[in-house]
Amino acid sequence: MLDKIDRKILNLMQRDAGRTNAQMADEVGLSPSTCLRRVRRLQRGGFIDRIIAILDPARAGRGLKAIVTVELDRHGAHEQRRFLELACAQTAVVQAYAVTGQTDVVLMLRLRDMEELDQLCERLFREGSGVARFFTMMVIRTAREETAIPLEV
Amino acid sequence: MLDKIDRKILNLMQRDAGRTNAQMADEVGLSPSTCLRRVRRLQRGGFIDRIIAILDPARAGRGLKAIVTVELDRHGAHEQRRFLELACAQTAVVQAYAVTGQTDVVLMLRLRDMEELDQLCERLFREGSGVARFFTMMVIRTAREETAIPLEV
DNA sequence: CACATTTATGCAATATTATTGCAAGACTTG
DNA sequence: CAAGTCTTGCAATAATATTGCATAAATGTG
Repeated sequence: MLDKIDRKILNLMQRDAGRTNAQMADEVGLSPSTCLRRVRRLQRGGFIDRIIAILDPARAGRGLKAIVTVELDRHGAHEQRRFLELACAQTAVVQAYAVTGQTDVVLMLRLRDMEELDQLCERLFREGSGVARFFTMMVIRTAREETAIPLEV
Repeated sequence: MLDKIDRKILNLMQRDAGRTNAQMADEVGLSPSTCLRRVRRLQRGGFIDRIIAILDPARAGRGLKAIVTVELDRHGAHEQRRFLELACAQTAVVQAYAVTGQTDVVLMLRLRDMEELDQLCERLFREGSGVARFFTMMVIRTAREETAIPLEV
């Protein structure tokens, strides 16, 4: 379905979709019109989901990151769904996953400061929230943070 | 530094940077030229880091996600750095964090299949890699996965 | 509060960039 | 090998981004 040039285009756009079509065409060795037609095809085909801007977290006032693992009291589907909904409703929660293993849910948080973490924990983990235990890991260093999906060229 | 309209622009662009400047101008209630000047200012000022394409993971052949927590044998800075470098060199590792808590490192993986996970574990966690324990959590359901940084309007 | 200075705004003109029709070439399939 | 399908590049056209400029708003200063 995808040939080598398609994957090249996707890889370029995953890292920088800000350049002009002419530049891209040049980099993948096609004429601008052909290159653009491929990009449109990749969009219509659903390979490219959307084009977005990535902000600088620190400048946006949310330089703090935390990862939280959550174990629920009972491990039913209903209980889990209820908790995930509550979690997703929190501004600071940017990723929320139901997972296998000892833990039921993993959350990734983007926080303004520790106070916000405190308030968030109040809301998510207070008595009666169905949470048995949770472990908060503050991110000390981000060694890698890619949105790009690895594509073999 | 940022006024209400700037934040509106950033919020729009975090979700969809594919629309035309004229459309955006309309949505934030500015003329196209003024709107564009703001966008350029936000880029030059470093608030907007870059514009990228988000691919459909399943279509890109990496529909499997996993989260791995890693405890190292010794908790020195050197040991940690060495392990993070090794981890970041792996194609499937899209996020890698040094964190506080029981765990030293958290990895987010994007996998083609379980076999790739198997091979990855071989490389990262074999004898002598300095890893004491690791816990692999397969993602069952993604309730939320935002690249957007929460900005109060 | 009045004034000067800076900054942001919209319009219109201009420059760039994206898009499409078309003919030629490449590839597939029977 | 021939008919059909798809892809390509070029050139024309359409759409979009960018800039000069005059005006308006905001901000600072005495």
